[in-house]
Order: sequence, then structure tokens, then C-alpha cells
Amino acid sequence: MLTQKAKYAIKALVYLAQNEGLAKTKDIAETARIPKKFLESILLELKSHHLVESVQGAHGGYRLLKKPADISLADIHRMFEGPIALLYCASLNFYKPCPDCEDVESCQLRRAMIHVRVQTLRALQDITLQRMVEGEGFARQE
Amino acid sequence: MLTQKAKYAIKALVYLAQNEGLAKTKDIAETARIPKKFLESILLELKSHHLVESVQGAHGGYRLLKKPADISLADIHRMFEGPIALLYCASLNFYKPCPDCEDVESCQLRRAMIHVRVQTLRALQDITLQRMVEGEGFARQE
DNA sequence: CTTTAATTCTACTAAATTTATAGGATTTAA
DNA sequence: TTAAATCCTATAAATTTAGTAGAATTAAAG
Repeated sequence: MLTQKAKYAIKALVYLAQNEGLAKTKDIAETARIPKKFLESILLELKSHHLVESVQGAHGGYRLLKKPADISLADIHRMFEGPIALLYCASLNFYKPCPDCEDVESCQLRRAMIHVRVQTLRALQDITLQRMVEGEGFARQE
Repeated sequence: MLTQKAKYAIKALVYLAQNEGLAKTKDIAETARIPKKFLESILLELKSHHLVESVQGAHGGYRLLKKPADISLADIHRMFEGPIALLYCASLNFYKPCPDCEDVESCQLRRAMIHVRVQTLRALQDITLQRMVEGEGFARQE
């Protein structure tokens, strides 16, 4: 399950993908029904990950730094939830061997979790901000 | 990511699938490196879900109630982690509409999460205790 | 130069969840 | 009657989650 924070991050990014130009925290918060103070910290985190940029002062706000087609749910998941895999030992980006595992290579649990991660990752990569805004399905293209 | 508890549950079930007849908590705990007291509560939970049965008293222990081919990671995940979907609104078994969602049917976020859930669920259903014990791959059969 | 509206920064907190542990009650075989 | 096992209730430390509070900083506009 996603945390509220990750869900809010996705909704904020979808808002930014739909509204070109600068968007104010206040407007995003009201439209997407996100607590404003919480959203502030989320936007700063998105900024630190170079997904958005900000303009300070009056008439300031946030905008996307990348094209909506270049931001996928896999990216957002990794930023706010960490590994897509169900165990660190099955992760691509957050790999850690289990402290108690005898042989990582032959571990059946790991093999199973890699199978799951491959499928989940593909599904998450299928979904870009652009596709979410377009409103079409998410079947994989050929 | 899985909780330790869910990971322990899987390891305990794999142990039971590998060892027919009664298995003692102590033996499972030592072999699978699970804190014994924690494992006790996990086995009781598995029992309440009718995945295992127990025999009390001296020479007691636990055994599987179902065939290893009939227990998948999807089942175990739902027992210990809840929804396989990333949001309740995209779940089959734990469906709840988002409290703030205007129209569940047209929600793009939900559509995306259903796409992810379909893929993850299939992957988790692919993996049965039998397959984990057999030690082969988990590619989908035709 | 002052006001206003926005982002940025630091700190704090309440609640829930996770990961167990403690200790005894109960059951059954030998 | 003893020993070995499951079963039950309660507790607790650590971590994570989901925020909130309040002030500092920045910049546009008059």
C-alpha cells in the first residue's frame, strides 16, 4: 500500500502535468485536497529530487522540470516509498543482502521476489504522468 | 516492502511444505532463523486462517492444512499485509472508495493502480509453496 | 520603502504500526 | 508426575506516519 505522502505526491505531480506554468501550493492543495503544510514539504522533496523547480516570492510557485512522459510511477515510488521489490535482496536500486541469508544466489524466496518485482516494476514504468493526464488505458505498447 | 512478520510467515510455510508431518516451533525457528516467541504468534495466526493445523502437548507441532500447490504468495500477502493493490480503491479483496474521490469510476489514479495490481497479483499468484520448494523458475505457464 | 504573497527552514508531536518479549496457562505423551 | 509442547494475555521499545507551528526568506507591486 502507498503512504498518504506518496499518494499526495502523485496527485500533485498530475496537477502540475495538467497545468503548465507556475502553480501555487495553495491551489494544488485545494484542488487535490492535500493538507497545505504537508504538501509544502512534499514539494520541497520533489524539488530536491529534481522533478520540479520553484520560483520564490509573490507570484511564485512550482512547475515540472521534466516532460510528463518522462516521469513514471516507478520513479515516484522509489522517491517516496523506496524499493519496488518486496525485499531488499530482490531490489535493483536498493539492493541489500539479507543479514541471515546463507546463499543469496540460490535463495528461493529471493528468486520469487525478483519475479514479483519484475512484473510490478514493468507495470509502474508503464504509467507516466502523460498517460495519466491523457486518460487512456495502460496496456503495454508493442 | 514486506514486513518481517510476513517474511517469517512465508519462511515458516516453506519449511512446513518441505517437511511433511508435525514440525515443532522450535525447529522451524532455528532452521529459518525466526525469533521463537514471534514465530509462535505467527503460527497461531496461520492457524486462525486455516493454512495450518496444530497438535498440542508433547510431540505436538504444526502441519499444513492445504497442499503446497494450493497456497500462493498472494494468499499469504493478503493475510499478513492486507491489500495487494497500492490503494484500497484498486483492491479486489479490500476495496474501499477514497473518502475524497469525486468519481471512483473515472479516477485516473485508480485506473493506474488497478493496472499495477493486476500485474502484481498475477505474479504473486504464480508463486506457490510447491514451486518455491521445487526450486524451478516462476515463468507463467501457458 | 513597505506591504503582500509566496517559498523555505527548523522543530515538534500525536498516533499508529512494527517487532518483538515476558510469563504463565493448558494440553498431552511417556 | 514430569517434560515438552502449544496457547493466551499483556506489555513495551523503536520506528514510521501524518501531520502542525511558527518564523525566516524572497520577490513582485504600489
